Amino acid sequence: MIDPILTIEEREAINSGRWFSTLSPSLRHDILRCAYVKRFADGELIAARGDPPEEWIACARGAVRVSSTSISGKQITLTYVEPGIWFGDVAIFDGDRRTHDAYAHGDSTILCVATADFRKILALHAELYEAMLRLHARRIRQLFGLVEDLNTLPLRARLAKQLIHLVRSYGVPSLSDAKEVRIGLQLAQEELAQLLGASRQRVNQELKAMERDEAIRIEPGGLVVRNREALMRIVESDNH
Amino acid sequence: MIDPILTIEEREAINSGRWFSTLSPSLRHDILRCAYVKRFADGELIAARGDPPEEWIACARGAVRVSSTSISGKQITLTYVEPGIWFGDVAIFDGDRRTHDAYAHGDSTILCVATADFRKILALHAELYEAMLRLHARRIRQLFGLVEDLNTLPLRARLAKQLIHLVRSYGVPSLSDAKEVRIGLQLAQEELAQLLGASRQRVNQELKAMERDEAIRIEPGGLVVRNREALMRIVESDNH
DNA sequence: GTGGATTTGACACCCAAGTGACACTCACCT
DNA sequence: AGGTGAGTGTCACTTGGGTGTCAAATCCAC
Repeated sequence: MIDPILTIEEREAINSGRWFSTLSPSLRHDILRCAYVKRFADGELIAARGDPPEEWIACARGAVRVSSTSISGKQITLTYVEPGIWFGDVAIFDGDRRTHDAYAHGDSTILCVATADFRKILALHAELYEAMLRLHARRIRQLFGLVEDLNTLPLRARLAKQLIHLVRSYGVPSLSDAKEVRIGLQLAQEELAQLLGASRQRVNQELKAMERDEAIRIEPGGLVVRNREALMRIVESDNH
Repeated sequence: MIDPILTIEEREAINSGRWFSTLSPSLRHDILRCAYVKRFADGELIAARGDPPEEWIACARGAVRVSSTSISGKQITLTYVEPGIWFGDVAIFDGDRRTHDAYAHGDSTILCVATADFRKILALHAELYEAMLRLHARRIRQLFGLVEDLNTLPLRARLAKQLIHLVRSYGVPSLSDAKEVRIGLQLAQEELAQLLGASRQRVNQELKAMERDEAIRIEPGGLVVRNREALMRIVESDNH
């Protein structure tokens, strides 16, 4: 939380964000003008469920784990926020408390806009209204999909889907073989399990099965997807 | 789909909707001015997944079942839309296709606003932007909750929660006993099961158990909740 | 009414997934 | 070096929930 200035890479990540990059230059400028930087070490708490919503946040480096602990003490993770993605707006709009805890996953940098500033920008740019609605619509769509998957797909298929998603968001070309893609996000199997709402053992078993089928490779320091098509076939075949 | 005018009750349902009633009179007036009425018989298809989004819709009488069929052919229901509630906006905002099928559950009346008119109203009333964002935020929150429940709660608890929800939305005081509340929405156990993403048999088993515990009563023509607290205790106790 | 369709209640049986336990590997630390 | 602790790979065991089936109850239409 020291250096108040974004590095070149961080700035680049923000500017090339899938959503942010669709905004007009003047709007982007106004947002960045009010934004301030915070840096967190691995595992640090960024915001807690139940907090009043103080700010609108984007990930600039690292990743933010969005999770919650159910009454029974079981941790479940909703998603990992990648660089360039904004979040934390829901609580701002309905005025209620934060829905989830947010932790830094690996050393991370985030960009914040105070709620008051956010509202000011909103009043200035009708464009932002449209953009926020688009953002929400996409999120609702994703959540619909997630609910459907949870209800219909077996763990195997959901895991395959999640891996495909991780490759899209965090994939980096493998050093050893151009055909293969390494998942840049360092996830312990336990964390993967929480992301799927399943047990660590079960996830391990399915990963091993996928490794035997030569769809993926399990390496210390990350998963490598060897055959994306094979994963897609698992998703398809499992719902007949 | 004959009478283009809302009945008194239908108009009353729309005007007292939890969200709609928070809008300013002039905005409400402008919305209703562009809206047209459609009537459907039980089971008729109102809109299908994959359709381009033609209109923004409110339920005025009866109920709208929002569901989808997974590739495997399994039907799952996301929710039943009660009178006074608006839906179908997601596809309008992100310009993509409809996410779900919508069927009339019982003879139903809906109110529609064409997409073009909706956009016109939006341009006229900045207030509607705020209100839509609030609506979306609430929906996202609900979906978060649903995902969490799906991941952590056993069927018993989810069923109890759903019953509590149905009582809130459709509860009518029982004729026989003032303490008891009948669920006004006619749901076959099969439909209830689809709403929970479970099998009909399992739901029946849990309902019977709840009846033995004197939390509910199963009557031809609807469920009766005898003891709301008992249901809440089931929800609580099941996640220890 | 009678006869068929739908809904409900209750089985037995099977499979997916959670739990607990334990050994094995590293990396890291004094 | 040995010690510690996190992450991993695999068991055996239990349980929640799905599937198939069938009979009883209910609803309707003729």
